[in-house]
Amino acid sequence: MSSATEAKILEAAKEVFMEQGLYGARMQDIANKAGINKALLHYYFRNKERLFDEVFGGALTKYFQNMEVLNDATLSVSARIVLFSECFIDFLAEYPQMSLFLLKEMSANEALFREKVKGIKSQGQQGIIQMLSDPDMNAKVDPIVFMMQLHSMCAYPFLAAPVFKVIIEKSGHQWEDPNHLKLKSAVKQFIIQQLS
Amino acid sequence: MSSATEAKILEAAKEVFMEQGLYGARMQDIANKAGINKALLHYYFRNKERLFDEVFGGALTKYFQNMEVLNDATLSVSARIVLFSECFIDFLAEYPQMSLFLLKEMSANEALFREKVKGIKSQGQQGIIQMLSDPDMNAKVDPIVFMMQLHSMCAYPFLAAPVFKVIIEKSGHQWEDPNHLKLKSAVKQFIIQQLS
DNA sequence: ACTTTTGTTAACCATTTGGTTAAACCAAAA
DNA sequence: TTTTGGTTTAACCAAATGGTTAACAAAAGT
Repeated sequence: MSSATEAKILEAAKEVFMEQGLYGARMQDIANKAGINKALLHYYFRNKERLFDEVFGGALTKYFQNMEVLNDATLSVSARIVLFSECFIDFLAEYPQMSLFLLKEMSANEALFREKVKGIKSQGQQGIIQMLSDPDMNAKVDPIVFMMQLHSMCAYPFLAAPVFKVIIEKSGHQWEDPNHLKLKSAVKQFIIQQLS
Repeated sequence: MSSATEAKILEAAKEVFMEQGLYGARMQDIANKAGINKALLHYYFRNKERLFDEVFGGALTKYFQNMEVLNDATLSVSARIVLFSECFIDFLAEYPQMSLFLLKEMSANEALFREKVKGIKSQGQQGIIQMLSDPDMNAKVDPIVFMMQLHSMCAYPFLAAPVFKVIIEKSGHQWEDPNHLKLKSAVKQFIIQQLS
């Protein structure tokens, strides 16, 4: 079923959409990057919006799949949260523009966003707050503040990458593009520090 | 000098650019919203990019001006950083949509963004990294990681407010809308914790 | 062997879009 | 009253862009 061409298109589309957004992306650019004719795009994916959905629809599914690790009852609470942060970072690294795109949509139409969230049975995110609110945990941190800080530390570096790139370069240091490992260990350290 | 028409154009342009971004915005839409002919846009502002600059040129400058408090040599390093975080949060609280918009535009067109940043002589931001890189500080944290985490904790809660709202409400807690104070104290605690 | 289906392309088409031109409008100066 | 200078518009234009068509090639059935 899934031809090599289709895969090439999806990969190219992902790159171009990420770089340029839905409006900025040009079908011709996607075709060029995939090394095929523009008409072939429309052969595989009827139009631009469908292609966009195909690319980012898969991303959304992945997004919520990553949250599932929070439900692994065989691990300790902090271990679960560390695992979640790592999955979250991995996802964001693959789709850096995704969260920015989602945030824009949410801000523009909060009601619609709430509607869509209802259709997804994800117990992951609120799980952090609930787990830390459990009296047995005897957590010293404010669960809500902690959850917000955790999300922030994972997500914002990808959103603000252009800003950070400039700031870091201006300070004479080198911007390490795939510094996910560094970020992961820093977040992990933060989690341990806050929850112990 | 500043005619009523020009003001109408700037107001309309601001709205349309905010909603649609640089690429998504259409000159015709801006003209319609301003209640004028499209050609008049080009009479007042030669082209799309100039109009865009006129509207948002100041925003970026403001964004980086917040960093100036870091240069107050009469305070300790950590005190300066705390002060910066408070200024930054105040700024973001005042223009939440603006920062989301700016980040989106920066990601969509990084080259253009870098071009604009060149025109801003800001010595603040790299200050954090440089101050913490100073051997005398003997800082235990990685300066770059710390700086990124600090920015993240300040900015992301405003960008992701709709998400957090849903998550928090779903967990049965109450979303406190103007929780800048809570955020400020949490960030301050983080700074002290990391730098001591 | 030949017929059908699937994959691929070049050439086109219709519309949109940023931008231009030349003429009209209009208030104030001469 | 006429001139003048800034302001505004309708009509255009060239380029770009999303999408279509018809022809063709390559497998896949039969």
